[in-house]
Amino acid sequence: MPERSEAAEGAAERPAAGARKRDREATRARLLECARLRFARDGYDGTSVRDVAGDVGVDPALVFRYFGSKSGLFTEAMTTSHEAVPLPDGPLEDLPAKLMHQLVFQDWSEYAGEHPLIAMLRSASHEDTRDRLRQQVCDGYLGALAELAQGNDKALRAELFGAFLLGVGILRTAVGTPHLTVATESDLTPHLTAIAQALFGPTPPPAPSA
Amino acid sequence: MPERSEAAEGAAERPAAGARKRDREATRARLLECARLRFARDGYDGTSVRDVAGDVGVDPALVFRYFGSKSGLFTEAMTTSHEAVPLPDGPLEDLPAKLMHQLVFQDWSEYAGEHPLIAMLRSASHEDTRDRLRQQVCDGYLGALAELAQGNDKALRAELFGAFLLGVGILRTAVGTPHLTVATESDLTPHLTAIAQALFGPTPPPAPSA
DNA sequence: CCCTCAAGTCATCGATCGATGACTTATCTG
DNA sequence: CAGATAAGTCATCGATCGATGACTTGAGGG
Repeated sequence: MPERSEAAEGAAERPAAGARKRDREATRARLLECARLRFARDGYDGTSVRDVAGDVGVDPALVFRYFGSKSGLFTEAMTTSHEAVPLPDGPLEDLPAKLMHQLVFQDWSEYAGEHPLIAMLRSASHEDTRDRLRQQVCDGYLGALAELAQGNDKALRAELFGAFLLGVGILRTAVGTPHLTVATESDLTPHLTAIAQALFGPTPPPAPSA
Repeated sequence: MPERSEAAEGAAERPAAGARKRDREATRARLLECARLRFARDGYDGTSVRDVAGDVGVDPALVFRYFGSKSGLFTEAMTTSHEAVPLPDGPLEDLPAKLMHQLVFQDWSEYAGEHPLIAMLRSASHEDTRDRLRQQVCDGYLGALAELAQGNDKALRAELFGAFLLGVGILRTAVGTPHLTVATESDLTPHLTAIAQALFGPTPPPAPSA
């Protein structure tokens, strides 16, 4: 049983055929790219420095020269990536559908086919990952979602909707539930709309204190 | 940074003060109990056989004598446990609330404070875990939830509700979202009811084909 | 052309992990 | 009490991992 797959090549392992042979920045970038894929697919514990270096075709010691430690490689691979995952813009009421689209149908092939935040859950054993996850989820997504709601518990309702999106992603990828895995976007959209309506819509559930 | 905590004692490490000193079945049971806690809290990769044996106060070699391998210990620790997690019974319409109660408020101290299915996600790197998770989720929970719905996509809607519950559990424990973590059951119940109504209720969302 | 400096490599260390087999000791029975 | 059987221990192996420091090689400038 191959606990650690070896077939992660095919992306960033060749020197672009016209560039310099020994290019520090290019090698760094290739290491980060392969590390991103490995960490997303196999998690922090399941990825070894030798794996990443092997993908790039470089000596493992070079990773420590460039990033100090495995943890440094992980941190940099995670930070340099998420600047490229902006929140969807446009009308506020389209946010749920756009978030679902981003979660499910965007091309996350650089992250083993999953949204970076979901892929990061595979590395939850790493100390900094939970903090980074919580900060990114709260500051980024939940803040925008809370603007959809009104009332005193709008933040809680935003978190509940985030929980729904997160659960969909996990059931599709980590668990592999049958119907959700093969569902298309148009299969999910009406139910998503209904849930968004139930949480943020004009007919909130009877609050127990009003 | 203690990647591996050592303070997991306090539960099953003493021989009950009146029983036999060398009791195979009792030692086996204590090993399984401590293994359950370790695997739930630290995941499969983050738990070593030496850890579990140390919790019980026994030599690591004994684990292999009893369970053959670390994977065998994991499998048995997971199977012997879930027979004790029955589906809630009673009227069908109370199922969502009861599932939420089981997920959030039941005492799962033997599983690091989380529902076993959520704790098992920490060991998703182990090969058999995903299969066992999918099977247990589908055969157990989703089947019962699907009876709540009507229409051709009732199974999909059941999975969506399961995704919601799963996401709530993960946000509460693994991510640690602020409002959801401190929410009480009565805080969550109205929103849960609203979502269950949106997915299973008498006013289904406008199906795109009818 | 060759010298230099940086990019990249090699050899290796120390720790940890799963696993094995020979050994020791406690408990039960006659 | 003595012997047998099973519960538990000890010593150790081979593999892997993160990490370090000395070494080699390639590219660019004088």
